[in-house]
Amino acid sequence: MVVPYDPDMAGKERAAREAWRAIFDFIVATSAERNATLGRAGLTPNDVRTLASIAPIPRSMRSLADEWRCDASTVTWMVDRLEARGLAERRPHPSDRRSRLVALTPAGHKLWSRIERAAYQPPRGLLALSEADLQALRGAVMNLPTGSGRKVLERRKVR
Amino acid sequence: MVVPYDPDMAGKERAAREAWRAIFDFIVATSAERNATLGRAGLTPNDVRTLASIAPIPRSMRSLADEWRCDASTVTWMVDRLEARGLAERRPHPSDRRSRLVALTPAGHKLWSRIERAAYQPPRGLLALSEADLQALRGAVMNLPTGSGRKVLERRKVR
DNA sequence: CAAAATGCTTGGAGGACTACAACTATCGGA
DNA sequence: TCCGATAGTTGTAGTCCTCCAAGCATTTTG
Repeated sequence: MVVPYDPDMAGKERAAREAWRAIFDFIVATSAERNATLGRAGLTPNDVRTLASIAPIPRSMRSLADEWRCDASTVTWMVDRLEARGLAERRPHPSDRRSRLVALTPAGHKLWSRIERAAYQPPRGLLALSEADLQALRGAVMNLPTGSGRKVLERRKVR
Repeated sequence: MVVPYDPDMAGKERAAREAWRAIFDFIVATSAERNATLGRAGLTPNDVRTLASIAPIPRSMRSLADEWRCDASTVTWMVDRLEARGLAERRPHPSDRRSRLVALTPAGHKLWSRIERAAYQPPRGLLALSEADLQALRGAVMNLPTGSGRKVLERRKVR
């Protein structure tokens, strides 16, 4: 099998790498501030993650534990926090009485919509790209497997 | 003052918003896996942040506390962790004997270069963009003020 | 030089996770 | 119907931060 030589490839990979790094650094650099803002609103990062997970549609505890790959008791703890603040509530599952559906309360929906607006605010400089570029960018990132070189550190002993 | 009507603007802002959301969601969705991988290597997210901060050049404890806006004793705690694992070390400050410079050890440099390679691996789909687009994207994100609507949640009481 | 400020560490306390084991209530299949 | 799996909770324990108060060494300031 012949690997075709593409003189553009090296430069392009480099460009992709640098662009991604810029994005990543931007997000990391602003995450502390973002978390601080949310913290001032009394929300931990985990609270926000939970809100995000149940905002589109009520979810069972089990499905949350699966998504986050954590123990079921951890989900109990996290949902308890939101419930104590009146942002989420447990509802009976329509067909399985063992299960509970976790849903946002009206207050939860209201808060989440505010958070979402704030969190997804793009950096203004993104408007420097053309609309076509932006759509291409979106398409490039969406629906992708992670591909984040997840094996690189794999063989490390935990000591 | 007249605000000029730009028929493209609405669509473009929308495109920027959606592209950014796709990127953000991608990073959030992969962050758990990233943290898990690092965790298997015995590193907490804070460990990684510390490594990143001192990798380019040794830093004083004070400058780290300022950057992270945390108590000085928190920095002591975080540097202690890395030092115990042989990844960082405290060195005397050349001109101020109160101060200490925190630097990576050779083992720390080695580990950091591996982490950096893994963490900054761009999603493969990014190669769908042209090199010019990628450079424009990088330029758009770099050197920007955060602009992340940080006032939206500001007036919330912490209770 | 004495006093105030600065850099850092230590001790103590508390919050936010996080998992494991044990237990209850249901569900589902043989 | 009986029994093994499943959903969720509670209790317990341990880690990772995080700050505050106090204290030491050194530097800077009046």
